[in-house]
Amino acid sequence: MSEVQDKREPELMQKLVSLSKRRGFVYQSSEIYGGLKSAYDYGPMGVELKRNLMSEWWTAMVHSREDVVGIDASIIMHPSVWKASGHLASFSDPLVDCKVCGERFRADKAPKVEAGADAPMEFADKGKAKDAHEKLAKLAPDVAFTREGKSVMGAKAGDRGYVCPLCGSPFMSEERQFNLMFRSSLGPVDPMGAAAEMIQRTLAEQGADALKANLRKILDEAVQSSAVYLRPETAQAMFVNFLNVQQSMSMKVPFGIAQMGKSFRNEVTVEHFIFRSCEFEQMEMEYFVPPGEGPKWLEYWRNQRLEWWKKMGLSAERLRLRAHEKDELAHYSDGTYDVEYDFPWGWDELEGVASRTNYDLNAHATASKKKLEYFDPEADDPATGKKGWRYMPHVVEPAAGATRGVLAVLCDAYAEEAADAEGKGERTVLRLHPRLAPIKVGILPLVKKEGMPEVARRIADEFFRAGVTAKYDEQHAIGRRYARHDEIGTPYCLTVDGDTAADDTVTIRYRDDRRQERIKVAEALDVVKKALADA
RNA sequence: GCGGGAAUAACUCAGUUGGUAGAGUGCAACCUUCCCAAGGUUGAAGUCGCGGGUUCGAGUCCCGUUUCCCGCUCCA
Repeated sequence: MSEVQDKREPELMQKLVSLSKRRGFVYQSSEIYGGLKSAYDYGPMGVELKRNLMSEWWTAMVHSREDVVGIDASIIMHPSVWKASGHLASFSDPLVDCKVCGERFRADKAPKVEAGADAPMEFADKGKAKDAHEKLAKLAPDVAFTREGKSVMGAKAGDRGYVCPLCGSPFMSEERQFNLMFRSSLGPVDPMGAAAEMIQRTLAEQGADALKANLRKILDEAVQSSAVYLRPETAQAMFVNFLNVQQSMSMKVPFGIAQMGKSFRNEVTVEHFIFRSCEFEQMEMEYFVPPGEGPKWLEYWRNQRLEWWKKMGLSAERLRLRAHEKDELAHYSDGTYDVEYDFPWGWDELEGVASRTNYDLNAHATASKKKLEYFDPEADDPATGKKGWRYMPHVVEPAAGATRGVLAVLCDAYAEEAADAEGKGERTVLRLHPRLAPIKVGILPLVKKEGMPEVARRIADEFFRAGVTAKYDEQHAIGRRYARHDEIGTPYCLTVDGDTAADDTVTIRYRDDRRQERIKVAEALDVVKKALADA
């Protein structure tokens, strides 16, 4: 069986979840209270893995380049940021689902029809009309519907005063407020107190009917005055800090601002373990370029990012770039590529590399009335042909999911090896990139006597002092200890044996092929450091 | 949001027509062991997801609920 087929096993996710818990990578949040939906905690191994991945990103995107600098912005930002970016509007409009054709739409944008008026329905073809007719018979058994070609007649508009924009049906779900952003309130005063007060006052001054009619509005107003939102993406902090960063660091376009951190979205559906959760971690970079250079940099960054994921050890054949179709593009983008990974459930997004034009800077410039522009004294202004060009940069954004990255890395690293002809060597191994591995070195006395533990502990101390994650381990037989380290992805094990006392050497054992070499104790730290650097 | 399945020890699971809670692995201690989950002895560990109900008695039957998985739908 090939490895590819191994990983296609439907149980892979279950095995990963089980291993994650058993070996301290990921636990369900608040497990002793029955768990919290879609919230996960990173255990001692998981936190190392995630930090290593994010640290590799930071190194590649910030430290190793002079055109990108980092920031670490507040998760809570001024509510106007989300108003300007469009998140507040699109995240809070009341949505309804048509019960006939399944279309989901904004109630305020739907065609208005007076209550009681005829509501003829029209479908794409006769077959769809027939399906709809059958569905309608169940939805409203006491109405006599008639079908004519692609149309179904007989329905009357209801009290809502609108019909489905797609098929014209008046049958739809309740209006639902989709709050995709997490709302909270800033300040120690409970906004519910203000709400209660306003309700009491309206009741006293205007009576019960007025209160009933305006209840929702009153509540909204009371909450809105102190409302703040947890960021649904880290990107906006980089747009609103564009001038701060550009001026304080004297950055010249093209340049980028990078940020890693948590974001929050009330996803409609959460799924696939840590893949899509309401609280997640992003690694985003906004790269500011002159107008017209978006396509060039989009191509540059999508290739850079694909290569980076490969460097992190993900199999090349499980990675691909996919261009967004025109109708798939977000409102702010004129071109987007997804870096996709072939997860156990199929291809899915790891990172989006989007050309965001000047949409965001423009939106914030308009809303804040600040000039979010860049002046290039060297370039010629294309409009006048004169030296000196002031413009609003365009942006190319590689936005990666750190949490998704961890899952991809785990999926790709997981392998089960069958026993050999002698029935030995069966194991589960995480073939993590050595720099991502939570523990770099296992330090093991072959047996727990003859001074071996003492020597091994001295070697371990040396690694601790050097800041290389190491684990001293004397429990159980040597084979089990190797197996345990294989399961958490430890790339190297140093074993003190009977020869160590005589010639100051230990064996170094490699995780992937179980190969062993003898090396000098004095050189062990350097050997491991070099292996990590070269990996 | 809809439909289906599941939840018993840290993990994987068994538990018969309702009658005192089980195994393997792992974990801990000791012995043995000079290299790939070796062997032996001993031990700890479970309000059977949670809450109700039926019953003399519920892991088992019924209702509710939470969480996870699969499919659909939806979102970015």
